[in-house]
Amino acid sequence: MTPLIEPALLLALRDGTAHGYDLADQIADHLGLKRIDHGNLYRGLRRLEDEGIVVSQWNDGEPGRSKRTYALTGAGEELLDVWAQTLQFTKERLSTLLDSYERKP
Amino acid sequence: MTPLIEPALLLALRDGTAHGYDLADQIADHLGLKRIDHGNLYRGLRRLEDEGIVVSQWNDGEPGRSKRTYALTGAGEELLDVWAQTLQFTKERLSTLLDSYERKP
DNA sequence: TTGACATATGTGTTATTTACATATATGTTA
DNA sequence: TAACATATATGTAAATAACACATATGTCAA
Repeated sequence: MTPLIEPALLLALRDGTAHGYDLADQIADHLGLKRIDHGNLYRGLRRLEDEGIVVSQWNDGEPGRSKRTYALTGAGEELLDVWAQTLQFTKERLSTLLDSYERKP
Repeated sequence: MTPLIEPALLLALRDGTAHGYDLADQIADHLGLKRIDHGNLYRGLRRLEDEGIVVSQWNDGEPGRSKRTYALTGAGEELLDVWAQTLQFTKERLSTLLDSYERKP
């Protein structure tokens, strides 16, 4: 159960650029997971780039395995705002469910 | 985004038996949705019955379209308890995300 | 200098879930 | 009688998530 990866990713990027592998760690930390699926993350990043939510740039010239550095676009920041509302609503629904659960009949 | 249907369903059944169509309304109310997909709900109920989480009984003899009345089993109540913990964890993760969102850099 | 492991980015494939459409039968009401 | 609500269900396509694998570089210890 983790459809929270997208907002966690947008949040991480709002606080600074990062590359995919970094994001995987940050997201896992933030969501309290051991690790998240790398394959799906990279595909997700490609999709977000197609949609104009993020932009990427290859770190050429630097030594080591070449990395793709991602950054949020304006549309990405707007999407994060929408996500925040969604998460807020969801949190309230969870509270309602948990309240019902607590007051047993 | 509604993987909350199962716990909402279990909660509804904890507070009394009901048939599928009823459950659809109760769950939608509880989750603040207009309506939930009936096809998937009935398939879900069948699956839960296979797993021993709920039991059903046809209301024969009574007039009108025949209904299947569902009730929670002991295993169902235990599953609800597990769900409550999961929802609590998820709520905390949402809070963490929302807190990060609020404290903008 | 080789072997193991971490970093880093990806593709392929399967399984699961969700969404949308359709079918059937009965009851109610304009 | 036509439209709409109740009630249960199947069929199928689309979207997600899970799991496995491939490739390339860097580091560090035996």
